[in-house]
Amino acid sequence: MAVERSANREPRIPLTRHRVLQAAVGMADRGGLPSLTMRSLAAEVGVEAMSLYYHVANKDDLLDGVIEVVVGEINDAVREIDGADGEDWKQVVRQRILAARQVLLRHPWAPGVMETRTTSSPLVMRYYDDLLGLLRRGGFSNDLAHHALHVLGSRALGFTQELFEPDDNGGGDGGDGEDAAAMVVQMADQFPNIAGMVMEVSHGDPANTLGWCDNQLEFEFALDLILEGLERRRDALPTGGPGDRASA
Amino acid sequence: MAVERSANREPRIPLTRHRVLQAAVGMADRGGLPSLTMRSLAAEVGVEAMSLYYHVANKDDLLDGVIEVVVGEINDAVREIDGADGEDWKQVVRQRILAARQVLLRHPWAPGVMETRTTSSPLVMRYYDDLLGLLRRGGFSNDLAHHALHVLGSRALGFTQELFEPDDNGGGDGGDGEDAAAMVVQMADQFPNIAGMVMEVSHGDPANTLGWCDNQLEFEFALDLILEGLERRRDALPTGGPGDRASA
DNA sequence: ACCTGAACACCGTTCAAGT
DNA sequence: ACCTGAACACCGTTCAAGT
Repeated sequence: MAVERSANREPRIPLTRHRVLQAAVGMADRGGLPSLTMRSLAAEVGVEAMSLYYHVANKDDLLDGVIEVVVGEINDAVREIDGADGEDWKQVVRQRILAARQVLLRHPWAPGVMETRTTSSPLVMRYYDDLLGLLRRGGFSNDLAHHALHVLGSRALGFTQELFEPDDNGGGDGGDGEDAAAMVVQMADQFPNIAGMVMEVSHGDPANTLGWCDNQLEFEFALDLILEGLERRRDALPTGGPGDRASA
Repeated sequence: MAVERSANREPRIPLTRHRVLQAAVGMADRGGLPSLTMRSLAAEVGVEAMSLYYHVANKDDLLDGVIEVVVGEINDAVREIDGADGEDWKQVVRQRILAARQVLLRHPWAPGVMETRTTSSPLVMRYYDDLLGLLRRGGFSNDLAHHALHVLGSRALGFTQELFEPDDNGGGDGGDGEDAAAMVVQMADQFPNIAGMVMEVSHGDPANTLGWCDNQLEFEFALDLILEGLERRRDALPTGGPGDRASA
């Protein structure tokens, strides 16, 4: 019987652009963005590094494609929400953005590389066009909807930069396994407001909160605040803003 | 008379960490972040690449230091505003954030590297502690002020990710020097909401607006919306929120 | 104390060449 | 059409060595 050569790497499927991108997303998910190099990706799909250049123009193109995959997932996750029977624009937008966020929590490296992309892909355009449609049907003028996109910014796609990562504290010097409360007291003279806030928000036990916040709760707090502010502005202006067709 | 050796590179000053960081900031300002390599930075200060490692632990440490310089500039720019006689917290916070933004407009590469830093420096802590103090004196509870920091996010330091860079459009394929209006019409079927918005917001002449927005105006619109939303929440809660000391 | 030369392991990428 | 080997120009970084 004929032997399948190198049975562990299944060289049957002839490697397509789509498979390259899928593998790249998987690598970044598991090993982080720095682990995604042309050479390591090639090894992952069982090929030499230079073979990738047949399916991908260069690394920039690879990253574009990888973002395309992620935004595709977002669009898929978001599409179901659009068809709901609810009429309130605020609820629909809220649900969509929270759904997008769920996707990005599976690809925590994606926001960082999204921000480096210059070319806006058709899928991103699709996402924003749909969002814009929701705002328009919700009674927003084009002018205000345009502002809304800017206010939401990256939050529209489901992510925000975290304030502090649960990684390091900027306060003390020696505290490795020490008592967190002692550290807060120690930095109370340098940063009294922060120390006081941590002490109070963490209900007197800073060990639970220091360097860590409930990101989901904070994300929703911010999102609701912004949506409420947008609604107030929509209701303030009847239809069109001032200075609409003033200049040529 | 004794000859100063290699007069163009003034090797008099023996090169300090501070000078290295200053040179690094200057390089990034002029040539962008990719131009800032250990080798090119060394050449800039008139030294071999390996000499930098005497003043800087590694490139990560260099980037930390470079951010330290930028945040130092922000703190300097912001300090003047604190001492004003105005009492309105919203005005003071607004002025501070807009001043921080002015600094970052001179270092457009800085936000990108800030987001990659994990360790929060004392200067960033200083900035947030001062901001927190302003909120507290403005009548915010610690809990709400904590939320406020999250809502503001990176905007507190004066920057937001831009929605679209004036770089590329995701719509057409062939339009290089073509009429912008024709391009909008062309993509009207794929992205009708975007096309309609661009047409209207640009007052019928999309050539002026396509791929470009007034970032200063959008930044202030978002900032004002957020500050207004925060104020409404401050006025809604008397002092402390519900569920304050419930759990152990 | 401050700087250097040579070397290492790693990138992305080109190009002519294989099947 | 799809893949490869060898090579290039560039990284950050180490280490023993110079003054």
